[in-house]
Amino acid sequence: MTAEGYAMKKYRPQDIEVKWQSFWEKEGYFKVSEDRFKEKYYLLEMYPYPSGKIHMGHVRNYAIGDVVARYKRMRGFNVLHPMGWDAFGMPAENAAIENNTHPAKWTYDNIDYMRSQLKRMGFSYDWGREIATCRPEYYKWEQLVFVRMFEQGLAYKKKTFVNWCDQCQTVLANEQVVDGCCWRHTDQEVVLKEMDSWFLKITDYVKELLEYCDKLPGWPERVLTMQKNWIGESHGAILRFPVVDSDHVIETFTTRQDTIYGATFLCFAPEHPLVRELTRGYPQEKEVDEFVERTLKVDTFMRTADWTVKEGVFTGRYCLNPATGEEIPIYVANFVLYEYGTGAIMAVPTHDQRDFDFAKKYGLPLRVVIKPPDTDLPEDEMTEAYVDEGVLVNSGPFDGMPNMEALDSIIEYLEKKGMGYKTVNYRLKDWGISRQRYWGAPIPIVHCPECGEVPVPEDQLPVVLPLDLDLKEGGKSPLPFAPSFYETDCPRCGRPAKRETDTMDTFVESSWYFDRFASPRYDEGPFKKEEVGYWMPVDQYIGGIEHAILHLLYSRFYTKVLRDMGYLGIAEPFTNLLTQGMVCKETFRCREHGYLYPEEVKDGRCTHCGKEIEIGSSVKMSKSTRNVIDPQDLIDRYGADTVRMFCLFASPPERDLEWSDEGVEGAWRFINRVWRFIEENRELLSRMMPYDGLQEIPPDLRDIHRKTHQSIKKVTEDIEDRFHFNTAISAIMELLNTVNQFLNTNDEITEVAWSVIKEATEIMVVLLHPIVPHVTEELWAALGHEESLAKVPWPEYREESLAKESRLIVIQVNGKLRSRIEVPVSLTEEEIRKKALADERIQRFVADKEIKKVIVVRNKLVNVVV
RNA sequence: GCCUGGGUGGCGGAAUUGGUAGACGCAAGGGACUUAAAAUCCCUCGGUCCUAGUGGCUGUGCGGGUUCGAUUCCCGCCCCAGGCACCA
Repeated sequence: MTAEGYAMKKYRPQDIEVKWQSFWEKEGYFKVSEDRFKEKYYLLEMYPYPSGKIHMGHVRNYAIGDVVARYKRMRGFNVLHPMGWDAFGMPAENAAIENNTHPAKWTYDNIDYMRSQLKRMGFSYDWGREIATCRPEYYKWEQLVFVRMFEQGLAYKKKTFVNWCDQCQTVLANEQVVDGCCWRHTDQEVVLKEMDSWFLKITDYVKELLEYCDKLPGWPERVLTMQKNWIGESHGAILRFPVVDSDHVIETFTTRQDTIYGATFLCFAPEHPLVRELTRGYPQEKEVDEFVERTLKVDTFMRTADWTVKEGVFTGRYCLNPATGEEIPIYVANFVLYEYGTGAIMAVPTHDQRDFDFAKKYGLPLRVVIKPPDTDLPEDEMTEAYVDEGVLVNSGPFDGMPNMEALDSIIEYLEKKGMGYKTVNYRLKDWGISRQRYWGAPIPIVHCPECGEVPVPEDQLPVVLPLDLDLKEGGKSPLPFAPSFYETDCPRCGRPAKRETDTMDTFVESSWYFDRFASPRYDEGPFKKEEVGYWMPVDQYIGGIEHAILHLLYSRFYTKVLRDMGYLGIAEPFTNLLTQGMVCKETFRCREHGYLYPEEVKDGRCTHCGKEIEIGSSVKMSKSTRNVIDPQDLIDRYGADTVRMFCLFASPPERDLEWSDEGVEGAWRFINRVWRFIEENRELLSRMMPYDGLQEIPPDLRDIHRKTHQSIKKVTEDIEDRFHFNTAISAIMELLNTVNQFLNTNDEITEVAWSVIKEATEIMVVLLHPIVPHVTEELWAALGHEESLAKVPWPEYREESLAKESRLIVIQVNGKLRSRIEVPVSLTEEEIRKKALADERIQRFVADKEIKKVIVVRNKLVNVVV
């Protein structure tokens, strides 16, 4: 019992959080629709894969997003803040095998549980727009878009060498291969396999994708750099090498056409179709076949790793160097990539290190064609290739020309002779979307023996993924074994035909889900034009840096395709992008039991064997290193507000977040401090009117008032300009400290003082609301308000309230801090200079020395140079 | 090897435009309250030296430079993290 005679309420998050969550939901606060009279703001966080339960990475990502969503609402924006599920994918199949359940059941159960967890966190989503990509109502439209793309030639099938994982029994995109192994099974070496696959022609859009990298000022520079490098534009030329005793001409791509006179041999990639043709009937045929077969067994990564020995074999054939007319030998080499350029290279051993290594190994001739500026370069003394600039030699009409200038001249010369042309090459490859998996969206194509590949007509979509099938042995897809699925009639000729049994890469679903959120229930097309036109593009997208390339590049591509089909009126999906860092924690390791979960460690010892544990460095939280914290435990113990506050306070979003048990405790304590402060003074505070800044008040109260308005300014700018919630929270902590200090140091608190404190208190609660929405709603009510805090507008600071009549000036001598003086802000520079020089402590330092210079920075500092 | 970030107390971090280095929080130490503990509150808290002060020196990975003044800009180097991998 306090002096006022009522029981002080203790902060019990479990009681208040669920209460406010159901209040918001009941009132429909976060439901939105198009409103021409309000400015829209589309805030999106990357939707999760429903893996079972939410993890700290989700919590951090969504806490950041929720602050922005709630803040923008308080600022009067019409905020679209949706949530959904990236619901197709392999883990569902793996779990199905392990737990003897169906991927669909596993997925939907997980969605239900994770939705309840997200709701328990108090995130302000418009749940009425929830989507799950595994529902036919969603993938129906994806199939429709695929059909359109097929009709326009943007989706096509081709035979390719693909990365094959024996464990997944599926194809992996090149990007999904990590260290030569499957990115999901890091101990499974990926093998090359020839297979029919569906591709989307992202290369048709390569120029625009690259160009627009410079038109996305709201994206982090590093993400754009990574995308540019991934696209990999390079300017060069195609050069033609006619084969001796043959009609064939080999095309090679090079960026170094200036070195053409030094090309002394040519290399094919092992996959190149001409290899077989040119060697047929030649003595080298068998040896070449063996080499190709052997090399292709090794996957691309291993084959081309820099520590792999460069190997090759002579084909027995020769071609003509288009510049010199000389006959040069043709080789097949392991380091040449079929996927890049034309799959064949001209080799200039004197000016390319790889070619040099290869030439040395097989005793091939060297010819220097670029002379270094100050020295001669005899071929027989070279120990490495000369890759720098110089002047051309041994280059016919181009002798004496600086090599960089010759780039254009040489290609013009060869072009006239019909031996080549200038071109731009890209590293980006078409997007392979075929998956030999069950749990994905079926590719809507029918294979007819008469008509070939026929798209499923629009009125027959969706091709529903049958749920009454079970995975085959080893996790293989049941679709190719299910006549009920694949047996059909050709939509064109009506004869018996077979459905495509491949399903789509889940990156396809995530390439347009943000559009679908704008009209999630529309059933006459992928989206309703007015709705998607109102909401798109996403104003702020927030997600992990790990998606910097694939997901974001595919989404950009897909947006441009949908634009060209007339569905969208925009060129880019995400105006602003925030990439947040990872959540990290130290690892615990027992000599006997390996990595341990935090709960398996007690007093620095393993709970299984009592051995002392080793504490490893802090790395990304993951199941494999077991350094994970379950957010659910924290919610149960501290409540959602504390978890949110910790995630936001511990570090700025773009940096990695260092996990700390004590840090959570600190967030909990701060919320309790705010709670206690208001509870203890509730009686007085609730009946007091907040100070409005107009009437004259004593200086110590003016300090509190000023601090209040400084806090508004600081918190607003930190959220608005840079998402630095950690410093925003610090500012609010300082405000509370200021008020507490005042109460602790003054015995008698006047009415006016209480009204100034009331203002500070209300501002504190309002500023904290986007960060810790539940406790602030409760406190807002405790302060006597009847309307929900979620409906209160964001406060504006008063410029006049920030004004100070005096200012602290620091005085330096030779750049070293020596004294501080408080001066009225009205003082001129000259007056400040005089005051500074007159300062007693400064006098001591400059006493017998000559003053050379005095620098005055108004309202900041004086530096006396002696 | 290349590209991109980063390196600040015992720890997470702050210093936003070249102007008081270490805000705010955590941990630690001391004290108050308590029968006791928890909770809470108060004080100290980069290093070092002394005459103990509104003290001196030193200090933002290392070495230089520019500047009256550098965590911030420039050059060279070291270390850490992430991405890429013979790209012709």
